[in-house]
Amino acid sequence: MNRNTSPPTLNDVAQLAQVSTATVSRCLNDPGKVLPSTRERVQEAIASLGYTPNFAARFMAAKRTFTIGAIIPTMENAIFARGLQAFQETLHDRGYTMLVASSAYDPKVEEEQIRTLVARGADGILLIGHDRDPQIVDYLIQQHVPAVVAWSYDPDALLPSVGFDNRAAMCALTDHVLGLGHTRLAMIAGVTQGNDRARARVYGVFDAMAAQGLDPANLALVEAKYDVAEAAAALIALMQRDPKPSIVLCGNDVLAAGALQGARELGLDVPRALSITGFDDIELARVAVPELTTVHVPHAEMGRRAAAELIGIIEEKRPGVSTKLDARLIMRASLAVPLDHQS
Amino acid sequence: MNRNTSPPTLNDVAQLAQVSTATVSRCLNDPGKVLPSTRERVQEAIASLGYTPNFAARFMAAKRTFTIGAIIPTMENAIFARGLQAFQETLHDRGYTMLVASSAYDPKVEEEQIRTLVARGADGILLIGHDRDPQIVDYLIQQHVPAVVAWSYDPDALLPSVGFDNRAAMCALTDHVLGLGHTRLAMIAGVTQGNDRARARVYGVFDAMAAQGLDPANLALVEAKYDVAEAAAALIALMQRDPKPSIVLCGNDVLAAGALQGARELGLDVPRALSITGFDDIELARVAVPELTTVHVPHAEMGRRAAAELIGIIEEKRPGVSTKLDARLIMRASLAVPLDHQS
DNA sequence: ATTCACAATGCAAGCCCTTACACAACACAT
DNA sequence: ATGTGTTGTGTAAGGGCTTGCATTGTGAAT
Repeated sequence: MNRNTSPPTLNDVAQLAQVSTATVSRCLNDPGKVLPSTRERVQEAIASLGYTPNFAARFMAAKRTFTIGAIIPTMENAIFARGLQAFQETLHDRGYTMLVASSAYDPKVEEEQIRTLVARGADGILLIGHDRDPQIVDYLIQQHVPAVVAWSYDPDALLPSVGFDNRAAMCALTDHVLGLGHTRLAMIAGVTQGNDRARARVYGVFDAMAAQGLDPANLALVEAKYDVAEAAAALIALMQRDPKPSIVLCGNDVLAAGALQGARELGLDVPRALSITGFDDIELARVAVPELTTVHVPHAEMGRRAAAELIGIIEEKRPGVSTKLDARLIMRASLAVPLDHQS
Repeated sequence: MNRNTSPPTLNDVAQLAQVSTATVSRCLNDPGKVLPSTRERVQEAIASLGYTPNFAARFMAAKRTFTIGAIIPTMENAIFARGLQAFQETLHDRGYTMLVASSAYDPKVEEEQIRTLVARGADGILLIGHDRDPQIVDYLIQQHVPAVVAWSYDPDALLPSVGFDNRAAMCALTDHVLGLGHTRLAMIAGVTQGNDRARARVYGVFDAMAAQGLDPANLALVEAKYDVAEAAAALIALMQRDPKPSIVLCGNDVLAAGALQGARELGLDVPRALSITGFDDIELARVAVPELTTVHVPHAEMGRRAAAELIGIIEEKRPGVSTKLDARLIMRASLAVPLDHQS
């Protein structure tokens, strides 16, 4: 049948359908402008040739790709999964394709990914968090590529964001913890370097302590990479301290799962002997034993809104607007009244 | 400074550096062919203009993108994460960029993603598993886009694969289970429709049973979507059956975590009253309580090898070769000798 | 009949690169 | 001095598509 070695082009279709390439193009991009009878003929030609438009050529001519890039810090765990899924679905419904890249929490890599995505003609980019070299933000602006930040809300940042207030949420959780009677607080935070969310969560704890008249300096604070084993080790280290913490607040659910594992190794009964809390409310939070008290993040909604916002900016050529979502406390079994307060 | 509204082009660079566009292009793609003095001048121009080559134009002219697409069934959990990470790292080291798309376990979506990736000029594609419409494989072949299958090994398939023998691995696990004295086996399998890995794992159980003279029809088999809650429900349903299973083999670790949750709801002591096993050995397997006995899959190596193979096919224009890796049993706490066998 | 508006289609320029080929300059061997 | 090979650079031809503008054909209004 098909003796050509190279894929069919618009031209081939045009010839087969006895129309000009312009008409074929219009059939593809704006079918309303073509007579139904013509359209039909063209579609047959397309089908019989198995024609697929060449993306690069399309991009060159139209300067649009209907592609949106998303750069997430990691694919290693589910934090971004659900949100990204929602992001992608919304994009898909609106006719866009999502391209994902992971930066492995490395700013250099992220920058490279941004440039790659821009060079590839991404119509817009989704970024996580606000912490990055201003120069790369300038680059984005100069290149007229809209970008939206998710997982972090900051109305004052250069880039519009769709997210929640990490600091306030963590403050609320801590406040609740303090209300339960805990006084010896510890925290396993995510790496705060280059991660505004991790940092905000630490400040949230400080805020709550300060508000209750406690000295934030008394928080037993350690950082751990995004890794179960490391968090387990961190917890064990934390329990050597004097005074022994009655609660360990974790920067996210993965760290909390690790902390739980550490507690198990020490033979500690959670939450009786030690309370542990997480953040994010990923599936893991309910798989953990005991189930994690955590902060629920509206992943799906965040993804959806971010997509809608990005498309809005692209299509209406308007400046972006930041949206603040709510995160709420989820009470589960890993948090309880401290031992010395039960008497 | 920069009053143009549109990004700088090769031409702009050429003019600034007082050379032809060909020379600039060569500076970018084959610097050795250009006099060092000229090269320097060009690089200055590039830097001062903030020039980024236009990807689409490049692709059109060179017909190469140094991009490789990966289509995975889901990003919702970590099964593919580690492998993908390794895949991407290897690609990166060799100068390629990875594009990821998720098919949500939907063949239609996968097909769409494949076409999108091809249209975008992916130099190669990574696919998961062999189960798909042969037509789309033909399409790939016809379009001369190399593809490699991972997570599943099948030397007879049209596409070369890098993976392990799901069936044999599950058979080995089951064989061990039977050796422990279990006789009342149940299985929560992943959805087998359109998923050769899930299917192979079921057959693996059958194989082991048959080899020991048991009738595979006695396996209490249910399928569950990739979801903790669903697996929990499945386990509860399974425990209503008569005879009550003494072990539930799960198609993967996520299902096993769900099964564990179900058992907890029933107040069953795992592994004393019921053994549960997983498959994949993702992080979750060690976070679960009790830790999961499972099959370790060489995720990272699989990713690395798949990348190397794909690049090999692309660059050496040779046919692909399938590689079989080993999966091995990991004994942890969730599997024990059955109660009625301990006396 | 003639004019006009508008719908459908065609023509061809342009998008930004890469690369085959041509050319010029030079070093070296003859 | 002539010829040969090498090296560095320039010229210009695509590559597949979109789209502004020109052209044709149609029905309605005059």
